[in-house]
Amino acid sequence: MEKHLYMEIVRQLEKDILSGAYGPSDMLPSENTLAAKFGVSRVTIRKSLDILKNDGLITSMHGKGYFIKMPTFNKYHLIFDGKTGSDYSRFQKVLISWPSDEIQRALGIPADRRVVEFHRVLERSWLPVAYDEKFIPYERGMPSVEIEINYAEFPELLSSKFSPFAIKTKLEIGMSYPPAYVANVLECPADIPLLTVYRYVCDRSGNNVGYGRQFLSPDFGRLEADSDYSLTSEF
Amino acid sequence: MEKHLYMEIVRQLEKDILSGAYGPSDMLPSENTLAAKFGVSRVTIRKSLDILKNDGLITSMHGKGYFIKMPTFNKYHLIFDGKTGSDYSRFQKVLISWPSDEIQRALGIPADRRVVEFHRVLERSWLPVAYDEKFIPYERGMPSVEIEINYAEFPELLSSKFSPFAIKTKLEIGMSYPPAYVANVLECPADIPLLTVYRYVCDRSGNNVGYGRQFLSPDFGRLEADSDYSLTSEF
DNA sequence: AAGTGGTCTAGACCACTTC
DNA sequence: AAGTGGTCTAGACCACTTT
Repeated sequence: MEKHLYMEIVRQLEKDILSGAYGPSDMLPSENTLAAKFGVSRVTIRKSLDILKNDGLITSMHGKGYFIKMPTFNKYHLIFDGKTGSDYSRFQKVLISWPSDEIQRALGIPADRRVVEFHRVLERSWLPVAYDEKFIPYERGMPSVEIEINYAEFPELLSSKFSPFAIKTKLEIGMSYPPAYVANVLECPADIPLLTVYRYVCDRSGNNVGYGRQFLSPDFGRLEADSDYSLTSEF
Repeated sequence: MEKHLYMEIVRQLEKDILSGAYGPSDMLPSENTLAAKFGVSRVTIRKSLDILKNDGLITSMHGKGYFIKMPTFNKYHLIFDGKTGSDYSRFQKVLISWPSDEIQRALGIPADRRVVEFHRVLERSWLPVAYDEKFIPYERGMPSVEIEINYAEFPELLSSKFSPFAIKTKLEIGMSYPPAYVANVLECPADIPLLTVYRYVCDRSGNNVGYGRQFLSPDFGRLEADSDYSLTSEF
């Protein structure tokens, strides 16, 4: 037995929908009908329907009614925080350098604008599983790298400069040949491509303010993503 | 100017939060305070706060108040429908076969349980970019493959058997060496690993009822995922 | 005109937290 | 005890869709 009326109703409707009692794209009873049926106010029914709507089980159309929504199965949730799959991360080096073509494109900067590079090695059980590189445009008056080393996470690196809410990130997943120094550290041959995760950090205007590359060794394993279609398990 | 009061309030609070007016993990004014300030009922304020909560900008704690929530940047949205990155898909072959070790594990079936394989090639501008394989346990009385060929999508393949709501899918992204027939079709060398997407389809009890593998050629490009942190653009 | 969802109000009561 | 969010009600009015 649920504690709250609206949750009781959510569970009941959910059950009906999942059992297939309503065919795909069928219409549900109206708010007033449901309110009468469950003996609650219309407000409570709306709260229940809102939850089902957020969960993606139904949609509503103004003036028409509520309809069963077919799940799509093409949206996935991926967790990736730059440390995923590792239990220890060790700084390799930090340097200020001239940007390669790739970095110039990724950050949208000219060739004569220097960048700060942060290199890190991720390990799992003392085994190197990934090599992580971050690049941000260098500016005079940047906090000393010695300080940053101790904290440095990607968006956090930037949040001294940008409000963390003003930042968006994008991932790209592909394969690429590791540079020699990466192959060395990961103990992989340099002529076999590695699973590679690219991260772009943008401000809200769309300017790229940070770029990251992470080479995953075969030992890393696979990235996992779950279908975004989930039932109301909580509250 | 927004049309509705609650949206007006969402925008205002959003602006305050994004501009950094409230420090991280600061407390917002109480519902009653906000209701008085905006001159609306408490119900309306709650609706606005609910939206911000769903957007991940704030959390609420019973008896305490509403608090600013720092964005995490480790959750991403990935769109993958099995056709992503291609504009044309062509059936290669359909067959009933004995499962390999990999397939047996993935589907949780014994070696003497046959499976149906669906092979497909995805093309973009007449260039093969991916090779897609799906495996589902074979059963007597299965709809004739000739029929299925025309529709076959992955979850759709199964929805004749399971209520579409009773299905969950999981993705894994890794790399693997393509079998010879895949390398052939994709015109790739067989001794260089390819970006590979694995898909598991499970029923709600956790039993695997379908398994898929998709080999992506270098021409495919990269998979893209966006940080899950988004502002209220709609409702 | 009648039925549907969408917005909004005013007020009651409860549960939790703080002082 | 006072303040906070959480649940719930009854009823008004509006906008959209169907007949």
